[in-house]
Amino acid sequence: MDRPTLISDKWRAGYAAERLAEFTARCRARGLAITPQRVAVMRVLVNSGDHPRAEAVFAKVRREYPNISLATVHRTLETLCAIGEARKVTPLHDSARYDGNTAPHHHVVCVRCRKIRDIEMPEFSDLLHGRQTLGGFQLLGCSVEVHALCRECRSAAAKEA
Amino acid sequence: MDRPTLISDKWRAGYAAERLAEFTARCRARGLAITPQRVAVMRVLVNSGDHPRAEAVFAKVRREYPNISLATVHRTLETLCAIGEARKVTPLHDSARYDGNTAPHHHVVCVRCRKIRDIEMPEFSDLLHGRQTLGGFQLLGCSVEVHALCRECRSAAAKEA
DNA sequence: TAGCGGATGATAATAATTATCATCCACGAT
DNA sequence: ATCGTGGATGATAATTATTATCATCCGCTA
Repeated sequence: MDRPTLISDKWRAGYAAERLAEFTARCRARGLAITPQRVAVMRVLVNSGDHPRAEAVFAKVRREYPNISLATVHRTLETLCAIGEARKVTPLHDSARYDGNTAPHHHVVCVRCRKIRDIEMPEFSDLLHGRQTLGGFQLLGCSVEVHALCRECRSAAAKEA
Repeated sequence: MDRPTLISDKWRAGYAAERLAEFTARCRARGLAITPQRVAVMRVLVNSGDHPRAEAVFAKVRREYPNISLATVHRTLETLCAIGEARKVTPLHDSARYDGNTAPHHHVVCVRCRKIRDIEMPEFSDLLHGRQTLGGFQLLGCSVEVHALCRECRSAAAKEA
């Protein structure tokens, strides 16, 4: 049914071990200091089967480094995203965005400037209508959000690099 | 190219007019008072081509009702969502969620409890790999977020109703 | 038209995140 | 191995988004 669509924990565990082994090397290559706090945050994140918020990472890292600051966890997570070692699941966490269009449709979101556009993409619906569930989730009333880069941000990002 | 995937503004305009005409009737049917503020928020939202945050709706409504409170706008938008006259584009706006898995994959999100699961769904990638852009958005590095209801929340929601 | 109950406006409270800044420590040079 | 420096951290304040509180107001039914 929907087993095969779930990414197995077994696979994640192996993946985590591999990622951690390379982490210090990657930091060094990017000129980032290897601090115990940074490594701890990375380890906790990469070992998480769920998709934790800063607070949750903080709680776990704290068990090993009782003096770590929540601000450091926030900073570190953002750093990890910036260097490509992690990513935010959603770029739209800052403030709620509302849509008056209740007809079924989907969205593309620019991960940089957070612009949103409605899209007509029957392919998604076709794809999903074929299934009742997805990883145990009931697909009734689902909507798809595609994360991408808008035209402006694409050129802007190119200039930065 | 990607024109056909965009929902046209022309269509939206017609849709907005239709929605507004039925709004008061729907409020009445649900036992909600028809206040000028409520109608104004609904009108601004449904006329918005973009996907505004509360602050943006507030700014527009304020031009007509200078005394309206930002809290009222927040409340009204949530009410509209609750009765199905609008929806939040993302259910994950409250706090940022991080993912240590940088391998390309997608997510299902429970719109009720905000649980997130990684999903392996090559169909999405196949669908998107065929296109370079989507509504002017560059699809490199995109990720898909499917909004749905998890098993627990589905039964919980069923009880409520 | 009266009056009840929901809706609103003003404001305080809460939650998440970011900014500030003094201290600290990882790391390359010595 | 030691030193000096710049980035990293911890403590804290500030900001931003949102929700709660509560007295007043007004849409709606009788």
